[in-house]
Amino acid sequence: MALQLYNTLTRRKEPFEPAEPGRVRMYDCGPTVYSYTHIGHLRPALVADVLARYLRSLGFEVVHITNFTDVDDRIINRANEEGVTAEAFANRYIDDYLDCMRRLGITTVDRYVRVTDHIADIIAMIDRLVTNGHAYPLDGDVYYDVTSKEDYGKLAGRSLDEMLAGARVAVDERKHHPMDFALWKGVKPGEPSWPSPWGPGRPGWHIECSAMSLRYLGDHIDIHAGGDDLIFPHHENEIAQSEAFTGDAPFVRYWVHNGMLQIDQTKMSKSLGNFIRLHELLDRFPAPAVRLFMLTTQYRKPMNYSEAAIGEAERGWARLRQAREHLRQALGAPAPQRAPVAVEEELVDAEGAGAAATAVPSRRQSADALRQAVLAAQTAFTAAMDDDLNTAGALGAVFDLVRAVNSALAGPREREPLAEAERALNAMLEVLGLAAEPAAAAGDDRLLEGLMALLLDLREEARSYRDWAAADRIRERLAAMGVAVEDTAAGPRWQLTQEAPAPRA
RNA sequence: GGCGACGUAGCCAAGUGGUAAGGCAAGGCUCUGCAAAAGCCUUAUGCGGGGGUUCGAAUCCCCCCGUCGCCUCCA
Repeated sequence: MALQLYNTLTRRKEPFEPAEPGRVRMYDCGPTVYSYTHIGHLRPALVADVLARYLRSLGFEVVHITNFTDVDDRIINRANEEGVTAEAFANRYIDDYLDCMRRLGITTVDRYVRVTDHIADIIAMIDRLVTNGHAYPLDGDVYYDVTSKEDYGKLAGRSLDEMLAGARVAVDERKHHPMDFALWKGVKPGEPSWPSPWGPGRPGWHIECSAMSLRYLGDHIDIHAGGDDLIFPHHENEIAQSEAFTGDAPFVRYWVHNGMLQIDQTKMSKSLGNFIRLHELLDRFPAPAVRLFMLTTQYRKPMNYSEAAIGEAERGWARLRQAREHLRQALGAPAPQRAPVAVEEELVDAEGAGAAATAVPSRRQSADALRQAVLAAQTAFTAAMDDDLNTAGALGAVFDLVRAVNSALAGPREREPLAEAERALNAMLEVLGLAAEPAAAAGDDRLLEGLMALLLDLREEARSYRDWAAADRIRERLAAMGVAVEDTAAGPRWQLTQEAPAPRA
């Protein structure tokens, strides 16, 4: 079975097939940059990132565009309050956003585009909509005429009449239809503006995403993603104006919307003071743990943020990275081959002898079990991801594989199955964006490696004299410095307990 | 009020007709000088509540309860 995506437009899961075979064009709505990046911004960015990663792993070429809406009433008002330009104001939050994305390993975006760099595209688009009879100028503004096409409301699943019935805001009487929305807003005092055929002004909300996606991705895009709070009016309006512009539906083949993030069961909002800045979160938790947390819920479901939940994710991440690191060490070092194979084989055959818990599987059994687990995990992982990007289910497969790897690592080892398991595990983690090099893979730090080898040698010597006080002191001091030492049957091993510092570029 | 989504163990969360994945937490055991890590076992006759369809329902239908989102510009 191939990838299926839930399409908001049809309200069904549909087999995914891009318009052009092998090539996927996707656009996701980034933030309006009027404040610091918060964890609510992360979900759509992460969903798009994982989707792009998965598509690439399936062999698709993916062109992925994300936008910044950097001109908007909130931006203008706040910039004016601070006495800075809207541009400088927006830049501050764009930088914050990009830095968060970098830390989180959101790497699939080919190009971030901003509205103020595309005013000419926007004006050209509005101009044609006016010419086509889909929009009309009005006192320096330009409005889109929602009655100019029959299918307005198809994404939201509501007719114009139904929308009017639910209207909770006073209607601007000048407009042809109450639902008509602004494509262009005439300038008001204190606002940035650009010249246009309708006088100086700025783009309305909605038109920018259409203009920029048409510019970079053409008349038809395969996937358009965003939060489900954008379904109406933002995406509805994008469809209307884009299809009115090109005269060639569908503008978007698959509309992908993620559920909202809540904080402790309530809506995240400034007034409630439960706004969590992504930067602060990333200072307190490892970025992969944050990613893992977000991926434990299927993207369309609403999800709840809580300290407890992200703490659990942090421990889950520790399990993943340790398995990965132990696997790496096992494959990097010569496999311990102490016990003769024959002895191990005998242990298995001794069916009635001893408790089951102490029975050691043969090397052959262990290898077969691991191979089987790898295949099962790959199958389950793909099935889950194919089913509308079910990352929660996919993580179940990952953890199943981790358990199998840990078991294999504890018993007699055979190199090739372990290497297969490592490849499979890394491939899955790569799709989920959790494959960043573990901190302990500090192979490039020769001095650290050398010092640790020395310390562990000394400690082993102390242990051989049964000088536990000395051995424990070394271990405790290292622990305090962020180096965990563990004694295993194959000798001591160590790793850093904190994430590696960002590599110096 | 209208439209939509969601409600599965102590917590998080998969599972859309065939008898409840996975993670975290907790308890027991194994390994260990101790510890850590890991492995094994235990923890939902039960899937918000109530009806119904069916040989069989967390999954389908109806009603109810609860939570959340959206309901033009002004945001």
